[in-house]
Amino acid sequence: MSQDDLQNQRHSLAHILAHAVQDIYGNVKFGVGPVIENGFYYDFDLEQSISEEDLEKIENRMKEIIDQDLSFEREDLMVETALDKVRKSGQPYKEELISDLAQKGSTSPEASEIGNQGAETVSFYKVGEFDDLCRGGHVEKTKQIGAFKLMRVSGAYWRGKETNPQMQRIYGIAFQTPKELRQHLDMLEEAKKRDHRKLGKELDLFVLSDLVGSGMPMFTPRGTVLREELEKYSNELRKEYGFEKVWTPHMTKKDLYETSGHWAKFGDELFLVKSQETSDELVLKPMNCPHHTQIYASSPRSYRDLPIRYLDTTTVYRDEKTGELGGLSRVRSITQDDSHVFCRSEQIESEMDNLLHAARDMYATVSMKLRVRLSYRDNTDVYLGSAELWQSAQEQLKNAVIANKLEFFEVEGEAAFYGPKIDFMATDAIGREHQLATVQLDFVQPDRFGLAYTAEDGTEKQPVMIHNALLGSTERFLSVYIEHTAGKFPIWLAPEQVRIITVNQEYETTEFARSIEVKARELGIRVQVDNDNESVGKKIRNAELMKVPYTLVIGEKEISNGRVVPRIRKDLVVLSAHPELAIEDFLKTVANETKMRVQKTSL
RNA sequence: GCCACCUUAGCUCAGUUGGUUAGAGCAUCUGUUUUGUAAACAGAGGGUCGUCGGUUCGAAUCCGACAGGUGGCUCCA
Repeated sequence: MSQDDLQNQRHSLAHILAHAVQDIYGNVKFGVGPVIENGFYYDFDLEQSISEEDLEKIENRMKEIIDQDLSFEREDLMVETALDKVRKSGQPYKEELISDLAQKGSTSPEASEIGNQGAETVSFYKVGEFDDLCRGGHVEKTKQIGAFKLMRVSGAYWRGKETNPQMQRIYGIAFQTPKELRQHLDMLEEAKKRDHRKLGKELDLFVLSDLVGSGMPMFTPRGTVLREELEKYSNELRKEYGFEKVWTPHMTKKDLYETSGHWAKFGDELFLVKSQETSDELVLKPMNCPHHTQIYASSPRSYRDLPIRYLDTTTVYRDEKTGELGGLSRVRSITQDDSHVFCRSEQIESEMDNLLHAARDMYATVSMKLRVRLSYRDNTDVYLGSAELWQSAQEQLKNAVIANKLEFFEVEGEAAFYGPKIDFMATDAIGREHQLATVQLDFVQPDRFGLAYTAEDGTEKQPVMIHNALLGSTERFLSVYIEHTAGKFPIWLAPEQVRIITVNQEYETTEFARSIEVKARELGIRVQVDNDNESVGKKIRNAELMKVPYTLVIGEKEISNGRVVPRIRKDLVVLSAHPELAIEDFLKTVANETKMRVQKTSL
């Protein structure tokens, strides 16, 4: 069976779903029912609300329809006839769709969204007693349909517009065989097990409090280690290329964003702060670039000074809609590993090369596969900056990507209005792709802030700005990374790298364990002693549950010969035999593995 | 913000059709035990069942509002 067959099956299932809903609820107004990744959905407008409990009933009705092995019959109607038909059957949404399809050269954005305008006929598909406007691509007989399952219901605005009525959307997934369906469900199950919110609690990484508010996670000591190690690495990668750390305050007058243009664009996402002492109206910063322009602008710059590279890992605040908040992936306090380069336009390529190199290193170290999307301008006139500048910048981006041997694809019309960009797509351990790092060129802010440098010939020229974040946001990166690793962090990131377990609570044992702890701390190793009055088995289990990379059990034997056989978390192991080694050597190895940011143990 | 669902001990969850003092495991604390690579034994403490209001002789259970959470609200016949 081909990919088309699967598409047709999914399409047919949407149709049958509509049929089943009609049968069960009567009086339904139908919206659209497209095929989506892994399945399909259909939007309905009906009196009573459908809840997830009703899905089984609907699913059973769908199975009954399929078991009748009905045929899909196509009927082409002239637009006028079709309009008449849907009016009679009381289907206002279908009527709207047909009108849009028929409209010629319409300037309404909605009509052009639909695409093939100016149609003279439209098609209907009939299965059993149920007849629906449909572009087609159906199976011939319902029994050709494979495995499916209705997943959930949700609200969805008619044509995605908040001002339109809200409809009820039913989602389903569909595959050729029950086995593939099973596999997909297993994948979802696995994703649930790895859910960063669940692991964040189990591994004691971050917490939320109703008193602090939603979308504002706090990090425990363990979680803070993760954040700081990642941020430190992200900064190190760029310091190699001459980036310097700067610091900017978290509040600013809103004038800064009026000048940058962000006020007009993001006004309702900004948190306002009122001064009780003065009449100042301040905002919490939602991004750092405007601040950085002011550091750049603080003194006259020569072409010899460029590129100037600023690094600023800091938290910004955005007022997201409450319904869009969740875990660490959507928050209101967002920490960015932000950087900005101010350079001459001919320096773009070498700067890009540095940043791509840094990104490649970063994602190799966290073992995620990377590919990039190059987003260019198209021929419309919404873009600011000269066409020559765009042309040259886009070429330089591409050259740098090719030089770095990155897998890439190009998309026209996806650029921001202020410049072309590169988005990095990282694939996690269960095959999901996430957009994390970005590099964006910016021709607009240098202009708005009147940034300049003196060129060789003594004239004033405008620098180009390059925005870059390697992690993207620390919170979002962590949400992805926790799920990617399922909480089994590599040695260099593990909040607790070594756990020392005592066999008993006798003085000698405790003192010996403490002495190892002290030595480990001196080497910068994150270590904990478990001296609880519990069985060794229990203490081993606790260390395993916290996914600690190395566990040492300390008893008489270790005290007498000063050697250990470390217990190593299974995913870190390459060799099957583990040698006994001197405690000093073990600690040195761990310190070195941390420094080298290795993925596996050498023990 | 909108739609659906959820909220019982620190955590994970039971709790029949509304019916007396709301349960379990883990965790915590106290004893006993001094333990050798994934859970020793015993006992104790811990909940105004998310909050507020309503219905009822009686509410964890039914209704409403609010708060917090989960899945969606981008996929265009």
